Amino acid sequence: MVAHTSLEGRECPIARSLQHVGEWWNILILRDALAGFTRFDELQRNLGIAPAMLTKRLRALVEAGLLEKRLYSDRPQRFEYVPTARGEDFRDVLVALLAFGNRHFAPEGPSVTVVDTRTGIVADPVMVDAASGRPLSDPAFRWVSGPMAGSQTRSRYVMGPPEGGQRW
Amino acid sequence: MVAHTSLEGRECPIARSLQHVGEWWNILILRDALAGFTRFDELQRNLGIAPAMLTKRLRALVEAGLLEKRLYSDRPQRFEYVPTARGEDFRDVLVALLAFGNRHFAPEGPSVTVVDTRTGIVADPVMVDAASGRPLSDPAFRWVSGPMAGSQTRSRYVMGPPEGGQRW
DNA sequence: CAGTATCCTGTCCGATACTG
DNA sequence: CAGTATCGGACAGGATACTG
Repeated sequence: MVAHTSLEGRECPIARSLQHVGEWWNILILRDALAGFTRFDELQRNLGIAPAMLTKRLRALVEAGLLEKRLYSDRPQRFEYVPTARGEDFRDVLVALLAFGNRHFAPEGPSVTVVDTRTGIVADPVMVDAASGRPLSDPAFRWVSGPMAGSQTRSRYVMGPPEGGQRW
Repeated sequence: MVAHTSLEGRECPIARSLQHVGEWWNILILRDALAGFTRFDELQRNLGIAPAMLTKRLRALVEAGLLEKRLYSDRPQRFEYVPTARGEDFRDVLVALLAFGNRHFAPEGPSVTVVDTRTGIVADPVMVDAASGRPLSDPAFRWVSGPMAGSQTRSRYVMGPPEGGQRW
């Protein structure tokens, strides 16, 4: 949520994302949900989160369309919170955070890794351009802003604020 | 920082990352710093952040080793905050958030994109395994935890809490 | 089991004013 | 220009008790 803060009204897609997952509990909840923990008590125990807080965060994630509240038992009424397609799509962000944490904040070595279950080989996560396969860390890649930055002409490098001081 | 919260003491690399970049201001500051805005007033104007808050966040980012406070003028004393190698390495997370935001929270279309400056072509960011080039969204890839998850044997899928209820 | 209700503390964060 | 000092409000988040 973080709707009360100055995150609101920004155009930058990063800021837009942060409006929904800018609170760290939400990220940890999504991590668990994507790992298969979808029930209230699983999440609560696994995360060590206070129930009231969990309720609140789950509601926000459902509202944001990242989780779906689904009935899995009629009597008694029981719900589970499963990732939507949008929630699934958040996986890349999680993996990026995972790789970053492993590289820089894991003195005793990686505690969680991404593994190919067929080969058993540990993956080495990198962001690339899907079309060319080239890593986006290549300095040739830049962030470009402007109206409909999707067009291939008339784009402007983000080496200065978009509109003369305007916020992204 | 977020050091006072229950983020502390977790082993999960995602949680570890969040300890340092879990606050959304930090992420936006890194975004700007990586885009070339390294001076206090650039950041302040560009972000619309209160000066005291900016000071605090910059200090945290420097302490976390993501930014380096560097003297660029002697008289008067002036500092700039440039991304360290570790800060550079955060780029993938930013790009993941950017792509996610563009895909799901940009009703009017992408406002910022990653572009190959040589070809002018807009990149399509995906997380892949560097070795094989395969997208990590492939269901064959799973998150694995355990002591030194880097080893290729004796790993356990994270389909249950690591140590019987223990937090990640 | 899956929450709701309530209280309390810390601090995020904005606003404003001031300094070399 | 690059910050520091201070104030106040809003809420994140923990703890605990209670309900069907």
